[in-house]
Parts: sequence; structure tokens; C-alpha cells
Amino acid sequence: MDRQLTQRGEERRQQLMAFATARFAENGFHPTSVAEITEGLGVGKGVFYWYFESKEDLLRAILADAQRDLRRRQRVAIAELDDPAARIEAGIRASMRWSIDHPAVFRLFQFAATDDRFSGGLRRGEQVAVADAARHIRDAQAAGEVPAGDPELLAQALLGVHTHLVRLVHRGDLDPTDAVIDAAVAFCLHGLLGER
Amino acid sequence: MDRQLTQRGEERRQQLMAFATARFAENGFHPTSVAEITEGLGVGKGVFYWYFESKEDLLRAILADAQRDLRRRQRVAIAELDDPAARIEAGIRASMRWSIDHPAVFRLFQFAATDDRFSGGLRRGEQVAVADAARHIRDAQAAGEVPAGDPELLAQALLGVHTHLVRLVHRGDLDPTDAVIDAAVAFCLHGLLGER
DNA sequence: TGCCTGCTTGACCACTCGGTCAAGCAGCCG
DNA sequence: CGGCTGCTTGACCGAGTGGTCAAGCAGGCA
Repeated sequence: MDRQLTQRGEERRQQLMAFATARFAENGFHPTSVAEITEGLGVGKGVFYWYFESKEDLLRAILADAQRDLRRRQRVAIAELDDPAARIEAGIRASMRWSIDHPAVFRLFQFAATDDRFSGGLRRGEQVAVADAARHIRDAQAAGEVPAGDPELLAQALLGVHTHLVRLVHRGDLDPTDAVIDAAVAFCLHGLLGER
Repeated sequence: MDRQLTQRGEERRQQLMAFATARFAENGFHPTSVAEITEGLGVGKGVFYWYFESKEDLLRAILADAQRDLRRRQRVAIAELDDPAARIEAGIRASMRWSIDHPAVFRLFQFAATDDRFSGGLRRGEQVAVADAARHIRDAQAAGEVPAGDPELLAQALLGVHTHLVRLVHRGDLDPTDAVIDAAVAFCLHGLLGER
């Protein structure tokens, strides 16, 4: 699309993305029509296609935006920590907090992972975060803190715990307190059998 | 619907479910039309509505069927084990193997969890399995094998690891070998920091 | 043999969808 | 002031959609 947007145009674009995010999360991507989005905002349908090439394009933009934001938060959380284990823990905590704070976007991530039209884009971002965690695991292994084992696979396991527990929070099965995050961190670090 | 089905009718129903499972997994639920399913089978559209009330009804039937099958496999795997930790491990292994063996259905589970029209049905089955694992965790805690901690939450963490790693296998990022399952089990039992 | 029930057909319905476009509006620049 | 560019409008399009139904077929039971 690559349009020259004024301040006002940029705001309209954000408004469309925000509203669509809410509708997609609530109703699902496919069942939500473009008309529903523009009518909900009280604008003509053409406005939508001024800012986005298609409904798909819109969702991709939403996902990319959110991934950038999450990544930023992870980086900030880890920035000043040196110890590998501390960085891993801070990364888990930051990711969970972000995901809990952004229920709608998190739901869209879940859906997007389900659909080949979008999962490719997600994957790249996911792999960056996983590679990051894997690096810290490798460091911890080198320092003798963590026993041998495929760092990538372990990092993926962390992500699995994160994702599933956040889903339960949004579903209402778990309270969005720090206790959940603490438990997730404890499980990831010690598993079922506990500290040595 | 509750139709009186002959042998032939039962087979047709199964055929519809099997074909639809493949199409839904490949193309997505919403983008796959009823016409696509009946045409793929070379039958008239009315056939579909003889066996199912709606497209939604069909997906629900597919999910319920699959959940029953998974549950059966879990029960068999655990049946003759007494030790709580052994039961937990066997449950994880059985679940992962089943999920790896049923890529299409697993994908539908993932999608269904995303859509409120279907997630309710899934949830019940999921909670049964989680409650089961939680019981074993509680037993293990009573036996002093596992330190204190919310058993339900720990069971959910297991499920999170299972789900995410299976997804990676289906995505092609991980080879569907026993090594993945072993790693998942090891992570669940010992976490990152390893055995005591 | 005839009939009844389970099964199948495919044209048809009322609608919705994503997407287009000619036209009009508004604010800033020269 | 004129004009240019960014933005907005909403009627319109063709292609499908999920779902219905009157009609026909066939195999097994009486």
C-alpha cells in the first residue's frame, strides 16, 4: 500500500487496527466482515481500503505491530541483567506479563498460528525470541548451571508453558496474579521434582 | 439429528468426517465450504445435511470423536501402573504419541480452542485429562516425591509443554522421534535445572 | 411382488462477502 | 484565489455462502 499518510491518516490507521483487533479477538477473523469494522467506526467502506490492501493485510499488520511491541518489552526486561538464569527468568516474566496485558492480541496470535496464511509471519518472531532464550540456556550450560540438553528444545518448552498458562488466565481459569507467573517460572526452572 | 443409520449410512458419515477433517486442517474451517466437502466426495449437497445439522455440528462431532479416542489411549497407557510419577510420565508419552499420530485432528483442536463456538466442548475434555494428571501429582506430593504446589496448575504446565512441542513436530521444526518425547518428559520432571 | 425407509440428488433461496471506483470534500501551499 | 493531495463516501459487482426441499432411487423386509 505504502501511502503518504498525514498525522490524521496515521491516527485513522491506528483506529482501524485497534477496532479490528477487538472485533477479531471477540468474533474471530473470518466471521468479522470488513463492513462490520467500518460501520463500527462510522466510516465508509472505502476508508478501509485506503489504508489496507485487504483484510489479510490488516491482520498481518496487527500481528507485526504486536510482535514488535512484545519484543521491545522483552529486551527492556533483560537489558541490565548479566546472569543467564536471571535473564531467562526475566524474559519469561516479561513475556507473560505482556501477554496477560494484551488479551485480544494474544488471541489473535493463537488464531494466526492456526492459519497458514499468517503463521509464517508469526514464526519468524517466535524463533527470534526462542533463539534468544536458547542462547541464555547455552550460556547457563557452559557455566554448569543447567545440565546438557538441546537448548532450542528447552527454550520451546518454556514458550509452551508460557502460552498455555496465559491462555488459562484469559479464559478465566486462572487469576492474573504474579502467583501464576511465579509458578510458571518455578516449573520451568525446577520441573515437577523440585529444587535440588 | 439422531437418524436411524444403516451400516452403509454409518460408513458415509465416517467418510464425511474423515474428508472434512483433512480439508478443515488443510484449509481452515471457515474457508472450507460444505460444497467443497460434498464435491470432494462426489455426492450431492443434501447428503451432508442428512448426516449433520450444520457445518458447526460436523466440526463438533469430529472434535468429540477425537477427544474420546485420545482419552481411550491415555487410559490404556496408564492402566497397569501404580506409581504416581510413572503414571504421569506414561500419560505424557501417550498424549504426545497420539497427538503426533493425528496431525489433522490436532490442528483442529488448536483452531477450536480459538473459537468460542467450539472451545467450550474442548475445555471439558481437557479438564478431565488435567484433573487426572493433577490427581497423580497430588498422590506424588503425598508420597513426598513432589514438593508442594498447586497440582492443577502443574498439570496445566505439562499440557502446555505437550501442546507446544507437538505443534513444532507438525510444523516440521522437530523430528517426530521418541527423543522429543523423552526431552519433554525430562523437562516436565526436572525443569531446566536438572535432577537433584 | 410391492412397499417402506434410508439415502441421494442438485436446483434453488436469500444473503453476505471482499473488494472496486467514480465522485466529492477539505485543508494546506503557493 | 486555484489547485493539489490526502481522505472519504457508499452504491455497486460478481462470486460464493450455508442451508432447504421436492423429487427420485434402491435394497431389504413382508
